[in-house]
Amino acid sequence: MKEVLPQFNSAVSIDCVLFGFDGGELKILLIERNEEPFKDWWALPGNLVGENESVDQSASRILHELTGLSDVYMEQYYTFGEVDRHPQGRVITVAYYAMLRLGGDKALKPLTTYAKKAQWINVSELPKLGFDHQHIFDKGLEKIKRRIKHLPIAFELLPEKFTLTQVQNVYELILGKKLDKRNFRKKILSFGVLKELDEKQKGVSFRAATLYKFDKRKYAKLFGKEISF
Amino acid sequence: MKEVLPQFNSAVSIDCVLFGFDGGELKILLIERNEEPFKDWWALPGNLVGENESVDQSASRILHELTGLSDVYMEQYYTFGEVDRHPQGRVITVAYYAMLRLGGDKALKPLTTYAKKAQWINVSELPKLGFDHQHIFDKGLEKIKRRIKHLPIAFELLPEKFTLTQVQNVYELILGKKLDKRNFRKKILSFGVLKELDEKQKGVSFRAATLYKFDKRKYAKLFGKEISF
DNA sequence: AATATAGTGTGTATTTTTTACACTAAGTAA
DNA sequence: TTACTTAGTGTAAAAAATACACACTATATT
Repeated sequence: MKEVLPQFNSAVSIDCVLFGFDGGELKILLIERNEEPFKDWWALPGNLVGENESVDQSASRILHELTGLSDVYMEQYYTFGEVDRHPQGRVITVAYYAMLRLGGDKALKPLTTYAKKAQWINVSELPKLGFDHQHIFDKGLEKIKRRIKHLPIAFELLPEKFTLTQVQNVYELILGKKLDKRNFRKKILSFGVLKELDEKQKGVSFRAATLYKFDKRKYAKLFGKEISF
Repeated sequence: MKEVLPQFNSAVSIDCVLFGFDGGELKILLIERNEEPFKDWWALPGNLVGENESVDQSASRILHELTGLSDVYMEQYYTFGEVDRHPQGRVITVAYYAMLRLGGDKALKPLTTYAKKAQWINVSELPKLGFDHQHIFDKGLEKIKRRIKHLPIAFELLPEKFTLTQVQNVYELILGKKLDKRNFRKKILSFGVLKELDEKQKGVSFRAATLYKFDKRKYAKLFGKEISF
């Protein structure tokens, strides 16, 4: 590493708001801390930025360490730089969010070396969080609300094959309001990025819905034009 | 200041993209550096975050030092954290933008202690910039393009009293395209945040246009509903 | 005084998008 | 066979976006 400028020393960290969806509720990943400060409190997963990694790389590394996942759509959304946000010193934190499908093929394997445990917790039942993490979470939720209206990030939360009702559920959970079924379907299909499969839902005790796939190639072409919900 | 965490030291800086408008072209404030690295190069104004100031406070302080202005709508938009972005060490920079009316009442007085000079330069004629500042600028311009479609930040660039044509000019400059005069007026007036004054433009050698004012109180009420251009 | 000039200010018809709204079809379970 | 539960579908009305052209007015010029 190159010389550090002498004028100022501080730590930079990453905090991650990992949204997950298992078909039911919207959840986020929290850890229960095992060290002071905020020992035994719940907090967002995060860590210090390493000397030889960019903040983006650092975010990916931390996500990987916590979940075993790579190649996840992850996005920086704000940097929190209040002087007193960390009781042990000046720590400026760069916040990222990511969206993950839960309970799918590969189960998440959090390596909880810096925490007692890591757990997916319903967004509607958040415990009290350490540091300024409630604030960081709030901003993250705000961000994805705005984002989901314009970008198809909802599909990151869904399994590879999904029903239109599931897509609508995700939108309703994130936006926090009911949407009209017919209008929703009309609109989401009109973007032409969903591919209808020749396959139906299985294991349900009622009429099985048609499955769809998100077509990344078509979406890439459409990029530039913004989606709007 | 509290103890710095021992694990990691780095510097955090602020870089500002200050957009200015004087009725003609869209400009940004650049400094000509007087020190290595990038001595004699143009760069964005910026500085290190102080030990006892938040990043937001730091951004305001730097803006004030450079322009003499306070109470400017300034917004953090991205944090650039590539390992090699500063040749002298690890410096992570938090980027802010602000929008300023130029040539108005109080002239800008840049204190150029850390630069040979500071100068407003047309966005269409940018010189080569030091560090990764071209990249930071590009992202900033992208950001305000998206932002101006939903929030009335354009009025920050205009004098207190302005004509509708001036508003349209700002939109056209930032969005980089021509807009239809009748449709633009219809739309911008429909938000109900402009107040028509009993006053006309002066000193022009043609028909004088009606002056308008931006009504912050009405805008505050409207907040929540998003504007869209 | 007449004329040229340059920007101001205005309306309508068409298309597109958004919204509101309710029933039948299909499959499962008893 | 019936009851139950979710899937799946269309249309009309309202609102918003777009395309488009000319007369008005104040000044400057001759």
